[in-house]
Amino acid sequence: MVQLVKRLTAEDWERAALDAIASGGLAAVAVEPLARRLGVTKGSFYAHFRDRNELVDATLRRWEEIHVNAFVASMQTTDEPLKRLQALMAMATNAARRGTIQGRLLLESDDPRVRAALKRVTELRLERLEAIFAQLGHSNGAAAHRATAAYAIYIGLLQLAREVPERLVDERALIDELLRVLGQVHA
Amino acid sequence: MVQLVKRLTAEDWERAALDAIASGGLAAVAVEPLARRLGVTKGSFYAHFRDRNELVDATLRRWEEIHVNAFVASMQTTDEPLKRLQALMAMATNAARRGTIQGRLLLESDDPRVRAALKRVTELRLERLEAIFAQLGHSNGAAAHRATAAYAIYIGLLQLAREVPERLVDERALIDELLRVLGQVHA
DNA sequence: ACCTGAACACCGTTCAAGT
DNA sequence: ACCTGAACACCGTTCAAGT
Repeated sequence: MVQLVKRLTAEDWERAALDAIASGGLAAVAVEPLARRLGVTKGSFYAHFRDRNELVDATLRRWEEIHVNAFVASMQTTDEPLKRLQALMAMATNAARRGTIQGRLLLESDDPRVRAALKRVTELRLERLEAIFAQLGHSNGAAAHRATAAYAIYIGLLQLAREVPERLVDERALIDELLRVLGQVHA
Repeated sequence: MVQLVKRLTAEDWERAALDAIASGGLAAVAVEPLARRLGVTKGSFYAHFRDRNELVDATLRRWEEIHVNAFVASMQTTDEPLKRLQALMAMATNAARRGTIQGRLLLESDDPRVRAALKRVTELRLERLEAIFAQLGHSNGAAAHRATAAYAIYIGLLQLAREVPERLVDERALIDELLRVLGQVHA
């Protein structure tokens, strides 16, 4: 017989929470509204999670998995270091425009749970960037500096694309120039 | 006669709200907790403001005034362009560490009211930065790019100082190198 | 195991009534 | 003008009871 009364799983709640973050940030991960959206009463939520905090944790872990995988994949499309940097920078402004979960989470990073998830993602990216700059001929110390600089630019562009989008119309030229400057073997 | 029953003004509420933002972000601007802190009942709040939103607006306007003034003052301590850049970058990491209101607001910039206040502050800073790069001998277009780049780095460092503070132990060397690179007359 | 429905605490907002 | 105290709506959490 077909089961007309659909029963939910923890994963259903996490998926709904991810949607909520994308459109309304962490604050939108609210038990009662999610319950309404899922067609159940809020009481049933506590059959899956101890409290709202546990849902937030589980949802962030889910995002982290998805996100790290996507990043690694996009890096593997080319071996040329400069093209890899270009792809990374392009991701920044696109992410801001599309209003992705990552963009949201950056803005929620005063939350220790969010910061922990972002930190792991950031460290992975910094390692990759360092490798790229080493490939470009930089010494160890210089590669670390350039990697940090490049990632700071990435984060900053994400922010500026929201704040002053007009400034970034010339974005491609801006990024090209930055990469030329950062890519130079210097001392 | 001494007035033992202190009556509050709108400004008292705004000051308390600024303190709340510094320690707990926008979410901490909550009528009932503020009322408790001020020693009145929450009902009296509505004698000063129409609603919580109006308090947030007034508080952000107050911050903007204070903040723009501080920035302009710090820029006027020296005429040397490179030293001005250095001062700006040092502000970024210090701001993150001290947990200033600005650091908080950057993280709340998905709120349209916050974005409007930040946008005005950002535009003023970008203008100043452009002037500095022009002074360093860059053409108009290049100066605009470098200004945007420098400000992106500023914002990015603010974020990274929270996320991966260990990476910024070598901060002075990092900033110096960045400024050397960005300051170069190039093409 | 998952769900409902009622309960209570907390904060935003309103309002009648006090000074 | 500013304040109190009670009321109501909304969301987090608990719990007894249902399937």
